[in-house]
Amino acid sequence: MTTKPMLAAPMPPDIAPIENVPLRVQVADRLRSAILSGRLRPGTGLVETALAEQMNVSRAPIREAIQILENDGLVETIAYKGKRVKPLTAREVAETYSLREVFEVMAVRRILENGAPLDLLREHCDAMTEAAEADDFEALVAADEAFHHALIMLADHDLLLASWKNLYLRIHQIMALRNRDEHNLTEVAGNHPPIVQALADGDADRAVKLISDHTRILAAFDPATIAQDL
Amino acid sequence: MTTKPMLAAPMPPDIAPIENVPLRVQVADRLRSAILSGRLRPGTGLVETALAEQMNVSRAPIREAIQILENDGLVETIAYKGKRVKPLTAREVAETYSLREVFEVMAVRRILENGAPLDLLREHCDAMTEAAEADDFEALVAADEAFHHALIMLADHDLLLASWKNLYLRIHQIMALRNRDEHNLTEVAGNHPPIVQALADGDADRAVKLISDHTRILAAFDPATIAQDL
DNA sequence: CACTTATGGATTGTCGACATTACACAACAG
DNA sequence: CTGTTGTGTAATGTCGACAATCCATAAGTG
Repeated sequence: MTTKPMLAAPMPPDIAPIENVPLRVQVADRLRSAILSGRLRPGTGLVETALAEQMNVSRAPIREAIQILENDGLVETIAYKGKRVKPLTAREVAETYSLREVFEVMAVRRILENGAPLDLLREHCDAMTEAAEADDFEALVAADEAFHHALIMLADHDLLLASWKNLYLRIHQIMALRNRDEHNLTEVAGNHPPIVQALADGDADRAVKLISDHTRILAAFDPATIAQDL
Repeated sequence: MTTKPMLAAPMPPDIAPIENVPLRVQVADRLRSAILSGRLRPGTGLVETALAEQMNVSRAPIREAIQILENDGLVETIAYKGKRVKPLTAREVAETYSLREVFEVMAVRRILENGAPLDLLREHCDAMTEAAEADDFEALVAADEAFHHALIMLADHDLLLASWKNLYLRIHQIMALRNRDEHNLTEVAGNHPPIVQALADGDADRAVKLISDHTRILAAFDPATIAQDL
């Protein structure tokens, strides 16, 4: 009866836990990284054969990788015509941020209902403050993402987390395409501690208002900077 | 020598504007329909070779179709192991409805801000009432979806619409797996007109509360009915 | 010259075959 | 009988080649 193979040795004996990553995933990761970093700008055409030769793989993994990115909403396909990095319109940018606001407000409400611990958030706040003082843009962006990621995770809602992650891909892309001068680092960093404080106080209305305002500040942008029709 | 009829008229000459639908899309549509109708229950394994032979196509379109469904969140893949219709846990069902609530609340708020016309909503309300009086479950479900779809569309937010559509796929699936006896048709139908009225009155708080309550009523379910670990 | 009609090239769509991996079961040793 | 090891099978992963489609451009016609 080997319905469930109970292993006497519960350890993974392999020294090398080499996760066997399918090629399509590797390709998708590389392409996604290129898009999110802004190296592959919106509107750039993605030709399967060229990518296949460039990465020394067959077209099949390339196709599937591109489809993954399409699912992420980063690429769009026109049948028999071509595939390209999805153009970013000003409207899409605005919608992305407004949806993010709704997600984060939902997270705040759930955190207050469930009474999640706030230590993580405080840590990320400190990291942001340090980054702002050092005028380190990359570090601040990383800490900011960590903060909001933690915020969503504390909401304990897998579907919300997945949706937020997907949405945040575009946030990443947008920020990469932006001019960093648009951001006031100290102001961005300073926005966060009050949110944590409001959460600690259990003040839902204040926390919601703070997180909303914070998101809206980030959403303020110059459409001409990134919006492209092609 | 093309046999194509030469037409002086600049009109689209083909009587049949046969949209050339890729096989992967046709396959994806068929599979999605089967899943959403409950014919393919959660946990069911999807074997590429079997499906390929069954539908008389190669494995490539099948693979890509399954990946589309994976993007829809209806299928999950375990590398080198197999693919199956994603099992529905009680938690996922609850999360699906709670996220839907957030989406619809967002739509209500935007509708009130933008002052969208409400005629469409009233029409769908009437259709639901008729369906409830005729005890026609299918018609009520259709009218209900039309109502909520219209609600989201009136919010004039493409990203919200896309997210809602994706989420509603699972709602479809859940409803198909449910016992229809769980629903009180007249009650469900009766929930909607007050929402429209609140919108017409411009009463944001009341509209939000009504839509929230309505969603939560729908979310009430017996986990054992649909939840499956395998 | 204006307008229609071929034609060529480039790109995606589909196919069948082979490679790789993981699990289950049998064979075997203690 | 218990635990380990080998082997087979079934599934996905990857590949190269061919077909279908669209677009741009050139050729032809009044």
